[in-house]
Amino acid sequence: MSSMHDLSKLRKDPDRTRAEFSARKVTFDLDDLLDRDEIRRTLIQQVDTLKARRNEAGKKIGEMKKSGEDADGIIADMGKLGLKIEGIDAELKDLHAGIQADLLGLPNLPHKSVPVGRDETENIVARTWGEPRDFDFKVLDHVDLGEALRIIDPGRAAKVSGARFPAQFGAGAVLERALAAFMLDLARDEGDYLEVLTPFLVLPESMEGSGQLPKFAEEAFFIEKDSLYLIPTSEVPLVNLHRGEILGEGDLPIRYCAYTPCFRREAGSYGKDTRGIIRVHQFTKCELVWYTTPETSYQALETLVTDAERVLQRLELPYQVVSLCTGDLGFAAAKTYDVEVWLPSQQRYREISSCSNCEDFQARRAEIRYRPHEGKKARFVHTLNGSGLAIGRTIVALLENYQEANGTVTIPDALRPYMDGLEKIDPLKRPGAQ
RNA sequence: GGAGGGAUGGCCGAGUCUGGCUUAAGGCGGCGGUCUUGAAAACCGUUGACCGUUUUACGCGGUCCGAAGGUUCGAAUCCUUCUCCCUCCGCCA
Repeated sequence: MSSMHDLSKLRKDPDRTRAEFSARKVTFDLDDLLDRDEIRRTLIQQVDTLKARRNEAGKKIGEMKKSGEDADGIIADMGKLGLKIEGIDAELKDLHAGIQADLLGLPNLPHKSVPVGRDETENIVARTWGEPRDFDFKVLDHVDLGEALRIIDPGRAAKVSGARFPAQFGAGAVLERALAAFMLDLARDEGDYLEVLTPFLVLPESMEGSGQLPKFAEEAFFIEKDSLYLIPTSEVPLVNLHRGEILGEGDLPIRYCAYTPCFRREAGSYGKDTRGIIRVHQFTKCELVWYTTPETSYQALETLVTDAERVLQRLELPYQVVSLCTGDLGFAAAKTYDVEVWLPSQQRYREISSCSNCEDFQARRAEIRYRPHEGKKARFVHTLNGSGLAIGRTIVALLENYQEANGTVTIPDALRPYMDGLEKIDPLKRPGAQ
């Protein structure tokens, strides 16, 4: 059984381990953990010795029985030995389960290149692209625009499903599928990603493998009757596709893209982004996932961000790329770049993609390894994921950045082939829209 | 949902009735070698994962036959529960 973290590494340099976890704002008793590991290893030595003796005796008993000798004495001895082994094994099992449970709750450690900081205010802007447009009229936000055009209808969505759900009509709905096709084509043609249709409901072990469980159970929708989770991101199925496998080095890198719905409870975000479709329980996303060797994963991360940026460049939407600081890093990530798109109504950049290198963190949990060409011992792969992009937020950005003084919205050139050549969105006539 | 069959190493597959001779046969694939101008074929050899050995080792020991329990001195093999897959029937986009 492999550990979530490499315990031998943690124990080799406890001071450094402590420092790295505290940079991530995690406090836990490392000494206690290492103590229990120490006891565990001592017990393993003891019980293995006893088992060796048992195996030896087992062979002897077989031979004695075959030759008709009386083996009752040795059998009685082995009975006692068996009980002892059973006892130590039980103790070991508890110890191991406890250690694993603790390890499962610990986040990944940050890469050396990650800026040290407490929270999102200390993230570093890596680069910006494009110029926010100058408007000579008062800009509307995506909700006012969408409602005036009658393509977005939060009220009716709430009637059907409660707060924080989307309902889009006409061009508002077409935009969704146009963007999905546009992003998937781009990923395939210019990023060499293989498109995957994944399950949208997953087993608990899949959620654990990619790091959503056990810590973030509150964030996910769970179907109790069948013990299945609704995916909060397609990263979950894409990473678990190869759970428990040993891949060939020749298979790497594996690049997958998938367009899926994502479901999030948004527990604890009451009062945040309550307007419109920026933060909803259900949204869709084109997700990009890589499996790489450890040697190439940071180069892959740069490529992955570039793949996400390309979508915004083609749509001609201004954005910036920020490197998250240690305090803002997600649970599974060793390093993350967020891509943030300009929203005129808020006069600031908002997250539209998050690209992370999880190194071997998910691979350890999901036991995904590969066999290197040189030296044949299997090693853990590195996994990376990034949105390319979140589609709801792309729609928000398009509406706001491409709005005109008369309330219509221009469709960017790159998207027109996916919308039957539509050049601009005019107000939609539909029943009940007055 | 009903009835039946199955799950063994990277893959195929024997072993399960009759527990110890399994250190899981055999084949395929992979790797190394012989032969060859080179390759193929043939032949020879080799071939997993994990844990421990707080000196990372070609050594030694342990664990692993879908999962979890149980019986036993001893379980791939016997018992119980569960999961998944296959076939047929029913239902269904």
